[in-house]
Amino acid sequence: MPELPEVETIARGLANVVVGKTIASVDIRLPKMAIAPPGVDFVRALAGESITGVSRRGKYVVMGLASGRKLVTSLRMTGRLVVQQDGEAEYKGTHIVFHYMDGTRLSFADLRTFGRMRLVEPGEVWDKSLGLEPLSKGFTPEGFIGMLSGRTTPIKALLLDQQRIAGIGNIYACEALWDAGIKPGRPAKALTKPAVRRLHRAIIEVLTRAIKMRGTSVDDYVDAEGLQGGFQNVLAVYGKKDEPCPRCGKPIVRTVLAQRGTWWCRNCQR
DNA sequence: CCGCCGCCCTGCTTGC
DNA sequence: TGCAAGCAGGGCGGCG
Repeated sequence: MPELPEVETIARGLANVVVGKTIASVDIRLPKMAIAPPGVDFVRALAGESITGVSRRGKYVVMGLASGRKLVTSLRMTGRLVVQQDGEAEYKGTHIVFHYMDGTRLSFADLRTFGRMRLVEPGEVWDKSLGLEPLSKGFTPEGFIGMLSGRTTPIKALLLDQQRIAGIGNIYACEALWDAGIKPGRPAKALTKPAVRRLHRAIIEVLTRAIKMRGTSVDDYVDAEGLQGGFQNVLAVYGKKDEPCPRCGKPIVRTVLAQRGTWWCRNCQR
């Protein structure tokens, strides 16, 4: 499931390949996956557009277009955004295809069909419900302490809340909490200031390391070239039920928290 | 404002 | 061995 490091890797890969290309045509096989503003036709609006840049916000891939519009993609769990040559085999569950003038194509495939592509008008604010970027200067230890203060919600649930911090999903929430030695179910307000500082550092460290390793491929994730990431090889706890904790050797447990599988070490996360 | 819950969906796992 | 139920989960809307 693409989280911040995976989406960042996809966006960087796309930036290298599709910037400057012009869309010849768009093929939509599953209409619900393509959303346009009222009165705008997705296919007609995009034909003839060229890509001016690709970036990331939270878990969204943002493609800038020459008209000033943006194409914002949410990959959810099983979405893939891959550049292919014409003639190359399609991925199963390919629902939207952008054909470029040069014969390459960008495919949006998603087995579970939870993903969405949204066309955004120039100047339209589409991300007002998204919180801080954890790798930006705005994410400070002091701000994080303030974000947690007085909150009874489990710290892991807070990490997953995109309205507070944007981009952390289940994998990196589990890994950052392990790294900081904090129990996932601990109420946010019950963390000591040193613990909040450790968690702040762990979030930045884990996300940065995962980007360097081009993301985590535990099930469907591939980058813009269709290649797997490498962080699945260095995970400490995610998906590691009954395996020894890399820090203390005690078995990793799996519990359910905020309706999500949660892997952690009962011995060294407190 | 806050927190919780159900829904969307398909493929894999589990259990009889 | 075969089949169906159960489970997985990010974002969003509804509800209290």
